[in-house]
Amino acid sequence: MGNLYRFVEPLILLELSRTPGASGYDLLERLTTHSLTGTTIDKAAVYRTLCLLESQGMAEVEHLDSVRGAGKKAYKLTRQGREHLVEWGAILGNLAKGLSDFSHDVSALESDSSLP
Amino acid sequence: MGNLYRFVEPLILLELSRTPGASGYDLLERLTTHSLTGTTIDKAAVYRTLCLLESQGMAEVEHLDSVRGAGKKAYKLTRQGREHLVEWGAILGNLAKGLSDFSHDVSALESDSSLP
DNA sequence: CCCTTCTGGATGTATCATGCATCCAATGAC
DNA sequence: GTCATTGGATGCATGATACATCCAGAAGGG
Repeated sequence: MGNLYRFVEPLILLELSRTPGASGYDLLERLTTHSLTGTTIDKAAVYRTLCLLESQGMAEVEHLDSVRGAGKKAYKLTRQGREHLVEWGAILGNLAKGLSDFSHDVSALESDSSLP
Repeated sequence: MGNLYRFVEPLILLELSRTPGASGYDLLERLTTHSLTGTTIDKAAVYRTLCLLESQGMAEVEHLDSVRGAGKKAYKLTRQGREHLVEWGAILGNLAKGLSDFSHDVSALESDSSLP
């Protein structure tokens, strides 16, 4: 049951929308607490998602000569990225409704007779 | 965005809990409308999930000599299966809450300034 | 009897998202 | 020079799914 979809893309889009100019590293820190599924989000997933978003025109990158470490990248959402986030908002809103119903249905069964 | 988790296992557990003795074919019919993600559920996913549930002791099978067609199978949840369904109920209830918050956060951004 | 269609069910293979481990580059501390 | 730290990327395996295909038995038409 630990195999749920982790919603990495929508979470990143939201975080980028809130803090434009964030790097992968920055996002990683913020998303530890943010995960929808109660688990943490993998380093690799974050970096790969950022690359993907860029290649799809959802995000733009700027190379920063950081004080420390290698070439840090600052990401910003494009208009397309913001639109995509809004789509995600709608989709996940619907999913939330469905899951909530599901959960209530299960609870109803429990309080019935059937369960231990 | 069509790549969400489809929640096949929990949906099947719930349906089996409601209609004990259902077959894969029966479930397929019911789950077309039931899907949480708005898409339909694949034949293959249903049959494979049923096999899995059986192999894990979540469901028991009885072979039926159906009037028509090949060996139909009637599935029933075991106690363990019912317990597993309850776990899913809790997990998906939490996820629903998180997704709902996410969706509201996105709506809040929209009504702000940032969006088109 | 042969052919088609329908009820069920199962399998093959590709893809996507992820987990875990590992690796690379630059930099400042020592 | 050596080493830990900041950032980032890659290799490989796995789980869940989509899509197509296949198999077996039963009815029905011809």
